[in-house]
Amino acid sequence: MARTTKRQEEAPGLTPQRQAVLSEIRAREDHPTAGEVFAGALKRLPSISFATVYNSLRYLKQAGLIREISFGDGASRYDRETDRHDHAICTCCGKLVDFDLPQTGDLLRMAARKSRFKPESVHLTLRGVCPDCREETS
Amino acid sequence: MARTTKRQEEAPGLTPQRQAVLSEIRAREDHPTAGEVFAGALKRLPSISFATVYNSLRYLKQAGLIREISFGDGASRYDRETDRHDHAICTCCGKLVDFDLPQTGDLLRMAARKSRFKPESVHLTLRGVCPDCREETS
DNA sequence: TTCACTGCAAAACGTTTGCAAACAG
DNA sequence: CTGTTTGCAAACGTTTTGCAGTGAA
Repeated sequence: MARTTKRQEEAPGLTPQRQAVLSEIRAREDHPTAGEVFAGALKRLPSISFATVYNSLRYLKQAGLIREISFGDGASRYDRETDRHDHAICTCCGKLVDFDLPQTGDLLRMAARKSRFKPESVHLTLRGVCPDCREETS
Repeated sequence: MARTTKRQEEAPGLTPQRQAVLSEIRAREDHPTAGEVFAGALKRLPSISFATVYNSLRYLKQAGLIREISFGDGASRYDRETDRHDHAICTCCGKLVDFDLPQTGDLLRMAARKSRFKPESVHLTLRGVCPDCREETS
């Protein structure tokens, strides 16, 4: 296992493997699947295994360092942005981009009233055509 | 138009198997997984197979008769309600309920402006605690 | 006949788990 | 030492697919 001579852990349990997974996700602007994270993490830590990537993703997720999103296309995706935000999905090319809608407090309250749930969070998903695809088909 | 002797098909391609799947979904108030739909369809048509249920679900979905939803807990769920609506998920028991938020036209426009997508639809997901769970822990 | 659909089993995915070995404290 | 994490492979649950057989037009 890697030498931990220095103080390379910013949080308890943040092992080199988990670090590699986290770095990979933070280095990307997109929302990679677990497989893509694995491919990237391999370059950072050639000895890392697939199972460890999955374990790390689970750890990082529950530690609040990354976020998991799944929009029903098979594999889950991972998001470096952990603050509340919304997603837009291109129905043409599948691209997934972040955006943030203001006034979500109002939304939360309205949704809670309609559903009678005690609200915790709201998430909005927009389906549409991204600028790139719109340009192509214009 | 001539009276058809056996008018058992309301749409072209709506075979008994697909009918059974559709009936099962329409008979339920919840949002069953494919496995649950299969279990229910079996009672209606004991000879139906798992693969046919999946094929039927795909067919019905693209025919616009049902809707598929997936909120990242493993299996997809199927919704008899095809009109635009939103979902609330209980973080305690996993229950999934429908509700409809008004003024989604405004939301759509705002989300489109923020994301620069050509909008098609918006969907809102609320996470929180359902009335039943709230009562239990009160 | 032609064509679409079924049913079965097997494959294909994405993900998790059992376990022994390696490590950290 | 004890508890945690790794890596591997095998298992798992969900979904799709290949293909022969069936049934309707």
